[in-house]
Amino acid sequence: MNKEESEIARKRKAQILDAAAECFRVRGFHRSSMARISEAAEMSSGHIYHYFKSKEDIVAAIVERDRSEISVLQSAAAANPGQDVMDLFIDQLSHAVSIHKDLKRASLTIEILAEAARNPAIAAVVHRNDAEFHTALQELVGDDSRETRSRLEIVAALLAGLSVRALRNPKLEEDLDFDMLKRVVRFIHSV
Amino acid sequence: MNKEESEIARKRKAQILDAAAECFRVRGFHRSSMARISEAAEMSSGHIYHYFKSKEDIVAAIVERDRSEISVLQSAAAANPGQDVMDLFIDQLSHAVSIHKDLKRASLTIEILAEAARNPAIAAVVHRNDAEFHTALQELVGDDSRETRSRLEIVAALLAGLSVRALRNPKLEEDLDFDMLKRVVRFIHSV
Amino acid sequence: MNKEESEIARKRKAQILDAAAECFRVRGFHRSSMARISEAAEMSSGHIYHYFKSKEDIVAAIVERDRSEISVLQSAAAANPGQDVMDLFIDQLSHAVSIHKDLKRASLTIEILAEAARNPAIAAVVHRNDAEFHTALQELVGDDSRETRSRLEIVAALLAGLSVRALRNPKLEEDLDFDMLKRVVRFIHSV
Amino acid sequence: MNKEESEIARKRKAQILDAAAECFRVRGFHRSSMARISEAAEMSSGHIYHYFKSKEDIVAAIVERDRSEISVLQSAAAANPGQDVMDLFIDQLSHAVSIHKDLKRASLTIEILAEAARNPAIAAVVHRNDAEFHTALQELVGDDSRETRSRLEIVAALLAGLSVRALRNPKLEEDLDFDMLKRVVRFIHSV
DNA sequence: TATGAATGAGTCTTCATTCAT
DNA sequence: TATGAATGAAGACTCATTCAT
Repeated sequence: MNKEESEIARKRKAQILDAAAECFRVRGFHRSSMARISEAAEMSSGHIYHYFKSKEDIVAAIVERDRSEISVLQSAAAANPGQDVMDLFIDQLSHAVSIHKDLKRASLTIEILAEAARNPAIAAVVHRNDAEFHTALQELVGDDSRETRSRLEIVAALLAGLSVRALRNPKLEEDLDFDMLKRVVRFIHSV
Repeated sequence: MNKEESEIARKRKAQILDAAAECFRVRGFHRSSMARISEAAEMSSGHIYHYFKSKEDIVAAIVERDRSEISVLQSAAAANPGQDVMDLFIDQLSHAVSIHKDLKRASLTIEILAEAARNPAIAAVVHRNDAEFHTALQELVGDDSRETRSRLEIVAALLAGLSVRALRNPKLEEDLDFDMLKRVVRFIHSV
Repeated sequence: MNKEESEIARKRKAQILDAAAECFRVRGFHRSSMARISEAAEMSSGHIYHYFKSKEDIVAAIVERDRSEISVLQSAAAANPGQDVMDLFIDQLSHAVSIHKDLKRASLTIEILAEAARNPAIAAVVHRNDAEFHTALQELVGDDSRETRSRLEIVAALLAGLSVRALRNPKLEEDLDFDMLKRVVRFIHSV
Repeated sequence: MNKEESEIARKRKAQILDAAAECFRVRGFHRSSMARISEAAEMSSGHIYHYFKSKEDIVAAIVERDRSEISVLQSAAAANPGQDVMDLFIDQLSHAVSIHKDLKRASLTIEILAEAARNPAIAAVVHRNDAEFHTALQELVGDDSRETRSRLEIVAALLAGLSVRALRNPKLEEDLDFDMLKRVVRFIHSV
């Protein structure tokens, strides 16, 4: 029975987080009222408080859930043992780039970042997520030298920067030459 | 007389914008109440509405004012006629990088971007600023080929991405190798 | 269960409308703050917004509710089939007159009218109420000739005018001869 | 010099009262800000306070100025000595009726009445105006019997009621038969 | 006489959160 | 587990009024 409740609980939590994430994406945290979130989650606002103790808690949970996807790279690495991880990454670059350029994703990412910039609790989750991501990457690469860390930072900046550019320049798509970008990433790998 | 009034108005507006920008930097738009802003501006909240018709108007004015600084590059180009602008830029890269890594600046930038993602009025100002910046750059470079535009986008993404990385990774400073970054920018120039 | 909720809602709405009407009567719309209304309604101001989406909405609801009472006449007509409705009306004239002379009622009526003169939403409700009232009257009278409509208008003007006179002349009571008024109404009936 | 100032003062006061009356007509007292009135009066808001000590003072002055027009009747009586004043009045009834049906005039009248209903200072002016008007009428009629007073009250109610009807029934024009109204007034005279 | 900068109390409204059921 | 009634603090904004110039 305990388990059944847990099932429902997990389902309800996901329901809430999905609804809240969508609200936050569209309107931002501060313009997304609990009333609206509860409506989107098809659940009374009061009931949301059975699963999350505050609105901030929901934000934190969404940030927690919203880790960068590293699993694709991990399975690619498992399928191609011995091959350079960076090469595998470059093979999938097109995918990563299109994800980062996506305005919907960028909106939520930037919103989370803006919140992290003022809210220590959220900042903590963001920092932890980032640290875990980098740890996983370094394990994959099998190297933790300053050089490797710097390379990863530069590539990460480049990708994150695409989200910023997408929001700032509506014509990014036609201005950006993907092949040039690929050559740059390859250069970062070899530098 | 008309001019003197204008002087006062200009002074008061600047007073308000400075105070508001500082508030927004520290707390973000939505947590900065007009009461707090008016306190910071040393002016009654009612009086602020003589100069700005709404809080959103203040945000827009700050975004408007917060254009990227291209003048440094412009004067450098004027002082070194004939020299490649990208080389001049690379000479000043250290400055640009430290600006973008600065957490205070990054916070306001991201806050503005988050607002632009939901608020069409703010988005319009952001887009216009970006377009003007790029126009100025292209005039400086004297070239508007797809290649040049793409190069500018990639460099812009890299720099903007540093702000994101600074917010996500508190240890960015020690992880990032500035010389490597410089080599990458140089490569982008030559690619 | 749905019905019970409706019961509460209806009760609360009535509570709000009663309190608001009393406030409006005493102080007028613009001097009756939501804070005061909520106090009179023994309910938090925030809660009022669960039932009415704005202050104007409350005003509209009060106007809606404040239709002229025609039911007395209707039941009298039902009880005296075949008798001339105007005669029945004249029998009850004393009642109608004292209602219209009542300063409290007159105050709210005039307040509503003043609001209707500026506010199209309120004007619409007022016009609709009046149209419905006249339709009901005409059905009762069983006649919709120009003559009948004119007679009704003149009687209506006379009664409404008593409210105005009551507000303008504090001594109306002693100046007005009710029997003379009755003869006038009878004349209007026969003219 | 004192006299010249007085001239200017009188002119400025009229300027203010005209502007304010128009504002009040269109928007009502409470929605007409001093800023708007000063704009309409082509004068700074601060300067208005040289002539009126408060907004309420302006309202009172407008009410004061807005007495019913009895002069037409007075000059008609002077030109036709010996003739029954009520007959003269009936000759001019069409004029009086169209004035009272006029929506613009009705709006301001009702607004003033609504204000008088809450505001003792305004009520006092309204009552005084009405008393003076009736005194003048009685002098004209040369009779102050209860009967005459009652007749005057009933006619006054009828006319005032037309303003109310005009606001309530947009089709008053086509519903009301002026000749019937005239017969009624004549009856009131003879009753 | 004339301006309009400046104030700050007061307004309507929103919203996260609690709690009885 | 689930509802939604209820609260009240906080927010943006307005406005009559004052005052230095």
